[in-house]
Amino acid sequence: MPWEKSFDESDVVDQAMQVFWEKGYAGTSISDIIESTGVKRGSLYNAFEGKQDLFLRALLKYDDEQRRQRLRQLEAIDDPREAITTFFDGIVKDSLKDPARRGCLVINTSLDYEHHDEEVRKIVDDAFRELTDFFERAIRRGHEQGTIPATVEPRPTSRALVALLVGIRVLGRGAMGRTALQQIAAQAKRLIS
Amino acid sequence: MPWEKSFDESDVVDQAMQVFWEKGYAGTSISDIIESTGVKRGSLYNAFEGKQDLFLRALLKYDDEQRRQRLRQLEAIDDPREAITTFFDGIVKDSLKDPARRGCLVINTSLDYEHHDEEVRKIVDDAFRELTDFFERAIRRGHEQGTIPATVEPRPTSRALVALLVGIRVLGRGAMGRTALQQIAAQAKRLIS
DNA sequence: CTCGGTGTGGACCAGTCGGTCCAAACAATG
DNA sequence: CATTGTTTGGACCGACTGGTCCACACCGAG
Repeated sequence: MPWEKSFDESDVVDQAMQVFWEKGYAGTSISDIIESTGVKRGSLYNAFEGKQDLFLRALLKYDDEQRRQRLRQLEAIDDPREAITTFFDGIVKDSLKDPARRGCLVINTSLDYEHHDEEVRKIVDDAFRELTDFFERAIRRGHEQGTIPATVEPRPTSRALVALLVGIRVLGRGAMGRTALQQIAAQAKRLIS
Repeated sequence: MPWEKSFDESDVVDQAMQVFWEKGYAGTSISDIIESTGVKRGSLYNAFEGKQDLFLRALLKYDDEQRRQRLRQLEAIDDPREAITTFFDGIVKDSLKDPARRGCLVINTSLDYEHHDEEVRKIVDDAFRELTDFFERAIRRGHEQGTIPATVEPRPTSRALVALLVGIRVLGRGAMGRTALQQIAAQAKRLIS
Protein backbone atom coordinates (compact mmCIF):
# COMPACT_ATOMS: atom_id res chain seq x y z
CA MET A 1 0.00 0.00 0.00
CA PRO A 2 2.80 2.50 0.62
CA TRP A 3 4.98 4.02 -2.01
CA GLU A 4 8.72 4.09 -2.29
CA LYS A 5 10.79 7.28 -2.07
CA SER A 6 12.16 8.70 -5.28
CA PHE A 7 15.54 9.38 -3.66
CA ASP A 8 18.02 7.55 -1.50
CA GLU A 9 18.28 8.91 2.03
CA SER A 10 21.93 8.00 2.17
CA ASP A 11 22.65 10.07 -0.93
CA VAL A 12 20.97 13.06 0.64
CA VAL A 13 22.98 12.70 3.85
CA ASP A 14 26.11 12.49 1.75
CA GLN A 15 25.29 15.65 -0.16
CA ALA A 16 24.33 17.43 3.04
CA MET A 17 27.67 16.38 4.50
CA GLN A 18 29.51 17.99 1.61
CA VAL A 19 27.61 21.25 2.03
CA PHE A 20 27.97 21.36 5.83
CA TRP A 21 31.64 20.56 5.44
CA GLU A 22 32.16 23.42 3.03
CA LYS A 23 29.98 26.10 4.57
CA GLY A 24 29.66 25.11 8.20
CA TYR A 25 26.46 24.52 10.14
CA ALA A 26 25.25 28.09 10.51
CA GLY A 27 26.38 28.98 7.01
CA THR A 28 24.35 26.20 5.45
CA SER A 29 20.68 26.83 4.84
CA ILE A 30 18.06 24.22 4.17
CA SER A 31 17.67 25.86 0.78
CA ASP A 32 21.33 25.10 0.09
CA ILE A 33 20.69 21.44 0.74
CA ILE A 34 17.54 21.45 -1.34
CA GLU A 35 19.47 23.01 -4.17
CA SER A 36 22.38 20.59 -4.01
CA THR A 37 20.27 17.46 -3.67
CA GLY A 38 17.28 18.33 -5.82
CA VAL A 39 15.04 16.93 -3.11
CA LYS A 40 12.13 19.23 -2.47
CA ARG A 41 11.37 20.84 0.86
CA GLY A 42 8.40 18.71 1.76
CA SER A 43 10.15 15.46 0.95
CA LEU A 44 13.18 16.52 2.94
CA TYR A 45 11.19 17.22 6.06
CA ASN A 46 9.26 14.05 5.47
CA ALA A 47 12.45 11.99 5.51
CA PHE A 48 14.39 13.88 8.20
CA GLU A 49 13.47 15.68 11.36
CA GLY A 50 15.16 18.94 10.43
CA LYS A 51 18.47 20.70 10.07
CA GLN A 52 19.97 19.39 13.29
CA ASP A 53 19.01 15.82 12.49
CA LEU A 54 20.48 16.16 9.02
CA PHE A 55 23.70 17.54 10.43
CA LEU A 56 23.94 14.80 13.01
CA ARG A 57 23.65 12.12 10.36
CA ALA A 58 26.13 13.93 8.13
CA LEU A 59 28.62 14.18 10.98
CA LEU A 60 28.19 10.52 11.87
CA LYS A 61 28.77 9.54 8.27
CA TYR A 62 31.83 11.76 7.99
CA ASP A 63 33.32 10.46 11.21
CA ASP A 64 32.73 6.89 10.16
CA GLU A 65 34.08 7.27 6.64
CA GLN A 66 37.07 9.41 7.45
CA ARG A 67 38.41 8.91 10.95
CA ARG A 68 37.15 5.44 11.84
CA GLN A 69 38.11 3.98 8.51
CA ARG A 70 41.57 5.55 8.65
CA LEU A 71 42.19 4.29 12.16
CA ARG A 72 40.97 0.84 11.22
CA GLN A 73 43.50 0.66 8.41
CA LEU A 74 46.32 1.95 10.57
CA GLU A 75 45.61 -0.48 13.38
CA ALA A 76 46.65 -3.15 10.91
CA ILE A 77 50.17 -1.79 10.59
CA ASP A 78 52.56 -3.71 12.81
CA ASP A 79 55.21 -1.06 13.30
CA PRO A 80 53.63 1.55 15.58
CA ARG A 81 56.11 4.18 14.50
CA GLU A 82 55.12 3.65 10.89
CA ALA A 83 51.44 3.72 11.85
CA ILE A 84 51.84 7.16 13.37
CA THR A 85 53.90 8.65 10.56
CA THR A 86 51.53 7.16 8.00
CA PHE A 87 48.68 8.78 9.85
CA PHE A 88 50.21 12.23 9.63
CA ASP A 89 51.30 11.82 6.04
CA GLY A 90 47.74 10.88 5.17
CA ILE A 91 46.31 13.88 6.99
CA VAL A 92 48.65 16.25 5.18
CA LYS A 93 47.89 14.61 1.86
CA ASP A 94 44.15 14.92 2.47
CA SER A 95 44.46 18.54 3.49
CA LEU A 96 46.40 19.42 0.37
CA LYS A 97 44.20 17.34 -1.91
CA ASP A 98 41.04 19.29 -1.13
CA PRO A 99 40.91 22.44 -3.29
CA ALA A 100 38.10 23.83 -1.14
CA ARG A 101 40.34 23.70 1.95
CA ARG A 102 37.52 22.47 4.15
CA GLY A 103 39.73 20.88 6.76
CA CYS A 104 38.10 18.28 8.99
CA LEU A 105 34.37 18.44 9.67
CA VAL A 106 34.76 17.06 13.18
CA ILE A 107 37.40 19.60 14.15
CA ASN A 108 35.47 22.42 12.51
CA THR A 109 32.45 21.34 14.52
CA SER A 110 34.43 21.41 17.75
CA LEU A 111 34.72 25.17 17.29
CA ASP A 112 31.01 25.52 16.80
CA TYR A 113 29.58 24.03 19.95
CA GLU A 114 26.90 26.66 20.59
CA HIS A 115 24.78 25.48 17.70
CA HIS A 116 24.79 21.85 18.74
CA ASP A 117 23.33 19.57 21.35
CA GLU A 118 24.85 16.92 23.58
CA GLU A 119 24.66 14.26 20.93
CA VAL A 120 26.89 16.16 18.51
CA ARG A 121 29.34 17.10 21.24
CA LYS A 122 29.61 13.49 22.23
CA ILE A 123 30.58 12.46 18.72
CA VAL A 124 33.29 15.11 18.61
CA ASP A 125 34.60 14.33 22.07
CA ASP A 126 34.63 10.62 21.33
CA ALA A 127 36.55 11.26 18.14
CA PHE A 128 39.29 13.11 20.01
CA ARG A 129 39.36 10.51 22.73
CA GLU A 130 39.67 7.62 20.33
CA LEU A 131 42.42 9.40 18.44
CA THR A 132 44.32 9.93 21.65
CA ASP A 133 43.83 6.30 22.58
CA PHE A 134 45.06 5.19 19.18
CA PHE A 135 48.28 7.16 19.58
CA GLU A 136 48.74 5.97 23.12
CA ARG A 137 48.34 2.35 22.16
CA ALA A 138 50.85 2.79 19.37
CA ILE A 139 53.38 4.37 21.71
CA ARG A 140 53.00 1.60 24.26
CA ARG A 141 53.47 -0.99 21.56
CA GLY A 142 56.58 0.89 20.48
CA HIS A 143 57.85 0.70 24.04
CA GLU A 144 57.38 -3.05 24.11
CA GLN A 145 59.08 -3.47 20.75
CA GLY A 146 61.84 -1.09 21.73
CA THR A 147 61.22 1.04 18.63
CA ILE A 148 60.05 4.03 20.66
CA PRO A 149 62.25 5.28 23.52
CA ALA A 150 60.95 4.83 27.06
CA THR A 151 61.40 8.57 27.60
CA VAL A 152 58.39 9.15 25.37
CA GLU A 153 55.47 9.38 27.80
CA PRO A 154 52.41 7.70 26.28
CA ARG A 155 49.58 9.92 27.46
CA PRO A 156 51.16 13.38 27.17
CA THR A 157 52.72 12.55 23.83
CA SER A 158 49.52 11.14 22.40
CA ARG A 159 47.71 14.31 23.43
CA ALA A 160 50.37 16.45 21.80
CA LEU A 161 50.02 14.41 18.63
CA VAL A 162 46.29 15.13 18.63
CA ALA A 163 47.07 18.81 19.11
CA LEU A 164 49.44 18.68 16.15
CA LEU A 165 46.74 17.00 14.09
CA VAL A 166 44.30 19.76 14.98
CA GLY A 167 46.92 22.34 14.13
CA ILE A 168 47.56 20.82 10.72
CA ARG A 169 43.86 20.63 9.96
CA VAL A 170 43.22 24.20 10.99
CA LEU A 171 46.32 25.77 9.47
CA GLY A 172 45.76 23.69 6.35
CA ARG A 173 42.54 25.59 5.76
CA GLY A 174 44.49 28.47 4.37
CA ALA A 175 47.17 29.84 6.65
CA MET A 176 49.89 27.41 5.64
CA GLY A 177 50.97 25.72 2.43
CA ARG A 178 52.25 22.31 1.47
CA THR A 179 55.83 22.71 2.71
CA ALA A 180 54.76 23.99 6.08
CA LEU A 181 52.27 21.19 6.64
CA GLN A 182 54.81 18.57 5.69
CA GLN A 183 57.32 20.09 8.06
CA ILE A 184 54.81 19.98 10.88
CA ALA A 185 54.05 16.34 10.16
CA ALA A 186 57.79 15.65 10.26
CA GLN A 187 57.99 17.20 13.71
CA ALA A 188 55.36 14.76 14.91
CA LYS A 189 57.98 12.09 14.36
CA ARG A 190 60.34 13.96 16.65
CA LEU A 191 57.80 13.71 19.46
CA ILE A 192 58.06 9.92 19.35
CA SER A 193 61.88 9.85 19.14
CA MET B 1 28.21 73.37 15.79
CA PRO B 2 28.28 69.61 16.02
CA TRP B 3 27.37 67.51 18.98
CA GLU B 4 29.35 64.95 20.85
CA LYS B 5 28.46 61.28 20.89
CA SER B 6 26.93 59.88 24.04
CA PHE B 7 29.14 56.79 23.87
CA ASP B 8 32.77 55.94 23.37
CA GLU B 9 33.48 54.17 20.09
CA SER B 10 36.30 52.25 21.69
CA ASP B 11 33.96 50.87 24.35
CA VAL B 12 31.57 49.70 21.70
CA VAL B 13 34.35 47.96 19.77
CA ASP B 14 35.41 46.29 22.99
CA GLN B 15 31.93 45.04 23.75
CA ALA B 16 31.49 43.87 20.17
CA MET B 17 34.78 42.01 20.49
CA GLN B 18 33.50 40.14 23.52
CA VAL B 19 30.32 39.13 21.73
CA PHE B 20 32.04 38.10 18.50
CA TRP B 21 34.56 36.17 20.55
CA GLU B 22 31.88 34.27 22.36
CA LYS B 23 29.38 33.66 19.59
CA GLY B 24 31.40 33.88 16.40
CA TYR B 25 30.78 36.16 13.45
CA ALA B 26 27.76 34.44 11.94
CA GLY B 27 26.31 33.71 15.36
CA THR B 28 26.42 37.33 16.40
CA SER B 29 23.58 39.57 15.27
CA ILE B 30 23.60 43.33 15.25
CA SER B 31 20.80 43.09 17.78
CA ASP B 32 23.14 41.20 20.09
CA ILE B 33 25.61 44.05 19.91
CA ILE B 34 22.88 46.64 20.42
CA GLU B 35 21.73 44.73 23.45
CA SER B 36 25.16 44.35 24.99
CA THR B 37 26.26 47.94 24.38
CA GLY B 38 23.01 49.81 24.86
CA VAL B 39 23.83 51.83 21.77
CA LYS B 40 20.82 52.13 19.53
CA ARG B 41 20.68 50.92 15.96
CA GLY B 42 20.83 54.29 14.29
CA SER B 43 23.75 55.47 16.38
CA LEU B 44 25.62 52.28 15.70
CA TYR B 45 25.29 52.59 11.94
CA ASN B 46 26.15 56.23 12.25
CA ALA B 47 29.43 55.44 13.95
CA PHE B 48 30.39 52.27 12.05
CA GLU B 49 29.93 51.09 8.51
CA GLY B 50 28.26 47.84 9.44
CA LYS B 51 28.79 44.40 10.84
CA GLN B 52 31.93 43.65 8.86
CA ASP B 53 33.52 46.91 9.83
CA LEU B 54 32.67 46.32 13.45
CA PHE B 55 34.17 42.85 13.32
CA LEU B 56 37.30 44.11 11.63
CA ARG B 57 37.89 46.65 14.37
CA ALA B 58 37.13 44.10 17.06
CA LEU B 59 39.59 41.65 15.54
CA LEU B 60 42.28 44.31 15.26
CA LYS B 61 41.78 45.25 18.88
CA TYR B 62 41.90 41.64 20.00
CA ASP B 63 45.02 40.90 18.01
CA ASP B 64 46.73 43.96 19.35
CA GLU B 65 45.77 43.42 22.98
CA GLN B 66 46.36 39.70 23.11
CA ARG B 67 48.93 38.45 20.66
CA ARG B 68 51.01 41.55 19.98
CA GLN B 69 51.19 42.49 23.62
CA ARG B 70 52.14 38.97 24.64
CA LEU B 71 54.86 38.74 22.02
CA ARG B 72 56.18 42.14 22.98
CA GLN B 73 56.60 41.03 26.59
CA LEU B 74 58.23 37.76 25.62
CA GLU B 75 60.71 39.41 23.28
CA ALA B 76 62.15 40.98 26.41
CA ILE B 77 63.08 37.62 27.91
CA ASP B 78 66.73 36.85 27.29
CA ASP B 79 66.62 33.09 27.49
CA PRO B 80 64.82 31.96 24.31
CA ARG B 81 63.97 28.61 25.82
CA GLU B 82 62.26 30.35 28.70
CA ALA B 83 60.49 32.71 26.31
CA ILE B 84 58.93 29.77 24.47
CA THR B 85 57.91 27.84 27.55
CA THR B 86 56.51 30.99 29.12
CA PHE B 87 54.51 31.53 25.97
CA PHE B 88 52.88 28.13 26.16
CA ASP B 89 52.29 28.32 29.89
CA GLY B 90 50.53 31.63 29.34
CA ILE B 91 48.36 30.21 26.56
CA VAL B 92 47.29 27.29 28.72
CA LYS B 93 46.60 29.57 31.64
CA ASP B 94 44.50 31.87 29.48
CA SER B 95 42.56 28.96 28.02
CA LEU B 96 41.76 27.58 31.45
CA LYS B 97 41.00 30.98 32.93
CA ASP B 98 38.13 31.71 30.56
CA PRO B 99 34.96 30.05 31.83
CA ALA B 100 33.26 30.65 28.50
CA ARG B 101 35.92 28.60 26.71
CA ARG B 102 36.08 30.99 23.80
CA GLY B 103 39.57 30.07 22.70
CA CYS B 104 41.39 32.58 20.52
CA LEU B 105 39.41 34.94 18.32
CA VAL B 106 42.07 34.96 15.62
CA ILE B 107 42.21 31.19 15.41
CA ASN B 108 38.44 30.90 15.53
CA THR B 109 38.30 33.37 12.66
CA SER B 110 40.75 31.33 10.62
CA LEU B 111 38.10 28.63 10.46
CA ASP B 112 35.50 31.07 9.26
CA TYR B 113 37.05 32.51 6.13
CA GLU B 114 33.92 32.44 3.95
CA HIS B 115 32.32 35.28 5.83
CA HIS B 116 35.29 37.59 5.60
CA ASP B 117 37.15 39.69 3.10
CA GLU B 118 40.80 40.04 2.26
CA GLU B 119 41.45 42.51 5.04
CA VAL B 120 40.39 40.10 7.75
CA ARG B 121 42.30 37.23 6.20
CA LYS B 122 45.40 39.34 6.09
CA ILE B 123 45.20 40.03 9.81
CA VAL B 124 44.87 36.34 10.55
CA ASP B 125 47.63 35.30 8.17
CA ASP B 126 49.93 37.98 9.54
CA ALA B 127 49.25 36.78 13.06
CA PHE B 128 50.32 33.25 12.21
CA ARG B 129 53.32 34.48 10.30
CA GLU B 130 54.51 36.71 13.10
CA LEU B 131 54.08 33.91 15.61
CA THR B 132 56.13 31.60 13.45
CA ASP B 133 58.80 34.27 13.10
CA PHE B 134 58.85 34.79 16.84
CA PHE B 135 59.50 31.11 17.48
CA GLU B 136 62.07 30.95 14.72
CA ARG B 137 64.01 33.91 16.08
CA ALA B 138 63.96 32.36 19.54
CA ILE B 139 65.29 29.05 18.23
CA ARG B 140 68.08 30.76 16.31
CA ARG B 141 69.04 32.70 19.39
CA GLY B 142 69.08 29.43 21.29
CA HIS B 143 71.44 28.01 18.71
CA GLU B 144 73.81 30.90 19.16
CA GLN B 145 73.68 30.63 22.92
CA GLY B 146 74.01 26.86 22.77
CA THR B 147 70.85 26.40 24.86
CA ILE B 148 68.93 24.80 22.00
CA PRO B 149 70.52 21.87 20.14
CA ALA B 150 71.58 22.42 16.54
CA THR B 151 69.43 19.44 15.56
CA VAL B 152 66.35 21.57 16.18
CA GLU B 153 65.55 23.00 12.75
CA PRO B 154 64.33 26.58 13.13
CA ARG B 155 61.61 26.83 10.48
CA PRO B 156 59.97 23.39 10.76
CA THR B 157 60.07 23.50 14.54
CA SER B 158 58.59 26.98 14.74
CA ARG B 159 55.77 25.88 12.47
CA ALA B 160 55.13 22.84 14.62
CA LEU B 161 55.00 25.08 17.69
CA VAL B 162 52.36 27.20 15.98
CA ALA B 163 50.43 24.04 15.19
CA LEU B 164 50.66 23.02 18.84
CA LEU B 165 49.41 26.44 19.85
CA VAL B 166 46.44 26.09 17.53
CA GLY B 167 45.79 22.63 18.90
CA ILE B 168 45.79 23.87 22.47
CA ARG B 169 43.46 26.74 21.63
CA VAL B 170 41.03 24.54 19.79
CA LEU B 171 41.08 21.57 22.14
CA GLY B 172 40.91 23.97 25.08
CA ARG B 173 37.48 25.02 23.91
CA GLY B 174 36.00 21.93 25.42
CA ALA B 175 37.53 18.69 24.23
CA MET B 176 40.38 18.65 26.73
CA GLY B 177 40.85 19.65 30.34
CA ARG B 178 43.57 21.29 32.38
CA THR B 179 45.87 18.29 32.71
CA ALA B 180 45.76 17.51 29.02
CA LEU B 181 46.53 21.08 28.00
CA GLN B 182 49.43 21.27 30.41
CA GLN B 183 50.82 18.03 29.08
CA ILE B 184 50.63 19.33 25.54
CA ALA B 185 52.44 22.51 26.54
CA ALA B 186 55.10 20.35 28.16
CA GLN B 187 55.59 18.49 24.89
CA ALA B 188 56.26 21.78 23.17
CA LYS B 189 59.43 21.88 25.22
CA ARG B 190 60.45 18.50 23.85
CA LEU B 191 60.34 19.94 20.35
CA ILE B 192 63.09 22.39 21.25
CA SER B 193 65.26 19.81 23.03
C1' DC C 1 -10.37 -0.73 -10.83
C1' DT C 2 -11.03 1.20 -6.60
C1' DC C 3 -9.30 2.45 -2.38
C1' DG C 4 -5.99 3.86 1.27
C1' DG C 5 -2.00 5.56 2.64
C1' DT C 6 2.49 7.44 1.69
C1' DG C 7 5.54 10.64 -0.99
C1' DT C 8 5.75 15.05 -3.33
C1' DG C 9 5.87 19.89 -4.58
C1' DG C 10 5.55 24.34 -3.43
C1' DA C 11 2.79 27.97 -1.31
C1' DC C 12 3.01 29.75 2.96
C1' DC C 13 4.35 31.09 7.88
C1' DA C 14 6.35 33.76 11.69
C1' DG C 15 10.71 35.17 13.06
C1' DT C 16 15.15 37.11 12.30
C1' DC C 17 18.69 39.06 9.66
C1' DG C 18 21.63 43.36 8.25
C1' DG C 19 20.70 47.69 6.87
C1' DT C 20 18.05 52.25 5.77
C1' DC C 21 15.52 56.29 6.78
C1' DC C 22 13.95 60.26 9.04
C1' DA C 23 11.65 63.21 12.45
C1' DA C 24 12.98 64.78 16.71
C1' DA C 25 16.60 66.03 20.20
C1' DC C 26 20.49 68.43 20.88
C1' DA C 27 24.64 71.52 21.68
C1' DA C 28 27.75 74.83 19.75
C1' DT C 29 28.20 78.96 16.94
C1' DG C 30 26.69 83.54 15.13
C1' DC D 1 17.73 83.88 20.32
C1' DA D 2 17.90 81.46 15.74
C1' DT D 3 20.59 78.78 12.82
C1' DT D 4 23.37 74.78 11.76
C1' DG D 5 24.97 70.19 11.40
C1' DT D 6 25.16 65.84 14.06
C1' DT D 7 23.42 62.40 16.92
C1' DT D 8 19.68 59.71 18.36
C1' DG D 9 15.87 56.37 18.65
C1' DG D 10 13.09 53.39 16.56
C1' DA D 11 9.87 52.40 12.82
C1' DC D 12 10.56 50.20 8.80
C1' DC D 13 12.52 47.44 4.71
C1' DG D 14 13.31 43.41 1.67
C1' DA D 15 15.69 39.17 1.94
C1' DC D 16 16.18 35.07 3.99
C1' DT D 17 15.79 31.65 7.79
C1' DG D 18 13.95 26.87 9.44
C1' DG D 19 9.79 24.82 9.47
C1' DT D 20 4.60 23.68 8.46
C1' DC D 21 0.78 22.54 5.68
C1' DC D 22 -1.93 20.44 2.32
C1' DA D 23 -3.88 19.41 -2.29
C1' DC D 24 -2.35 16.21 -5.28
C1' DA D 25 0.34 12.37 -7.58
C1' DC D 26 1.28 7.95 -7.13
C1' DC D 27 1.53 2.84 -6.34
C1' DG D 28 0.33 -1.57 -4.06
C1' DA D 29 -3.13 -4.27 -1.84
C1' DG D 30 -7.87 -5.95 -2.09
